[in-house]
Amino acid sequence: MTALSDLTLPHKRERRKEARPGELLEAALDLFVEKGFAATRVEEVALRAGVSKGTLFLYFPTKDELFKAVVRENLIKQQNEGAEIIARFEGSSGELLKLLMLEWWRRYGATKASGISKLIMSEANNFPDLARFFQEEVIAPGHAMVRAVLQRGIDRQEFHAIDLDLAVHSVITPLLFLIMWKHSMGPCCPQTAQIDPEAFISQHAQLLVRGLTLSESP
Amino acid sequence: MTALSDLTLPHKRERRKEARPGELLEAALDLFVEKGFAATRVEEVALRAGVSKGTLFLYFPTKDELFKAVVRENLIKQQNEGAEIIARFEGSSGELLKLLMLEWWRRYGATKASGISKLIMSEANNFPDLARFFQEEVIAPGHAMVRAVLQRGIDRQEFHAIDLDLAVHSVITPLLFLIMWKHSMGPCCPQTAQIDPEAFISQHAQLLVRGLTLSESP
DNA sequence: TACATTACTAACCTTCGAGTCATTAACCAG
DNA sequence: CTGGTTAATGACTCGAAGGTTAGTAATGTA
Repeated sequence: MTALSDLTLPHKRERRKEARPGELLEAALDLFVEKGFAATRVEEVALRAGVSKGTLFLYFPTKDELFKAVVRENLIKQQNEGAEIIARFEGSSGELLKLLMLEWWRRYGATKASGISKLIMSEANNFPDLARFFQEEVIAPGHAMVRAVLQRGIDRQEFHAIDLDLAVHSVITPLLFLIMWKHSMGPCCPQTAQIDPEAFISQHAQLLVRGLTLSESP
Repeated sequence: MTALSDLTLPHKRERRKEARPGELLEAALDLFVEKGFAATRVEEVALRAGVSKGTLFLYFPTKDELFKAVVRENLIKQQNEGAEIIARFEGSSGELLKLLMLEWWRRYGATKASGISKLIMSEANNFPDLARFFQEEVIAPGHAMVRAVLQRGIDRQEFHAIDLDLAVHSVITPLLFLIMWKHSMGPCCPQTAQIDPEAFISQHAQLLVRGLTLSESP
């Protein structure tokens, strides 16, 4: 009961070892998406999760590792769902491609988590370690998935035997642009007309598939 | 001749009031493009320009004002050239649009200065003052220019009377994506195939103009 | 109630960067 | 050569943020 102890009144010190990591990851996702990696303060993350900064470092050794955990939690899990869709699908490769692109938007692009991709594009140059991590654990597998779908189309004699790497970019870049737009210019310039993402993706996929498909009866 | 004075050997203290601002702006452009706004240290800018940090603050009151000066020096000047092209041009609006897009790439997109646009897209959320400045002094006039060209096409009965705001975005977004790509994923992921910007712009402009043009003989 | 364990905290350390200012030296006028 | 003006410097302050740690309190066990 010293004079000092009077200064630390709200001592709601709870012990919830199981729940902490998840709560910290959620707070970190929010703030990373909102402010970027460099501009997010680990103490803010901790406070939003309802703990002190010291507690955060109890669960994640560095800010970098916190970020990597956020990526693993939100992106890599979701990629596996994509792989399952591909494995189960039975229809034409064109339909599969369109389905994948739209599902990708609904499950990822339209969610908060897509801010991570914007963040990486924005800060790749300043955090080469994180960029390499993202390249290896997210981009490369993602490319491989799209590539596999295209290869499927070629193997089944639905698609032209085009250059796969170029085609992968034709699929991916408009999706990435939508994300970039949504997370940078969107919030900043409300007066500019907003794009309807699903309509745009649908039309773009249509164009792509038509360009890829072997002409049966021209 | 104290012992201390030995530590400060290269005392080439030159007085060049006229040349400093330009040299500082050039150094600032380099570093802002290379590392982003937040990650660039004003002292680095000063050293690259061959002066001390104190000298930089002699010419630019804050880091923000330094950035604004860089934008004025490199973007706004160049926009005026675009306005002159429009004023002088005598051919069809479709040709004018394609010319503008290609010239925009050659004079801006392909240069170092285009990194400023990437920087703004990346850091807009963290520096609302700079984002608003950029919106008002660069984006709005740019949109107006494109809009004017499209309006010219409509007035001369070359183009459909489409929604101008949407069409402006159809013109601008691929160009912005090229810049984003060049300054973020480009340097980071050398293994991915590089896009040929001029070929891409040329083809995209072709598609756009065909979509815009009133059909004479279908 | 007494004690051991440990999740948690708050104060602390260190580094770094924007902006300031007293001092210094280059240049010019007479 | 001399003295006044001012461009330029670099050491300084102030605050912010990543990471550390000694100590505290919540919990389980007996």
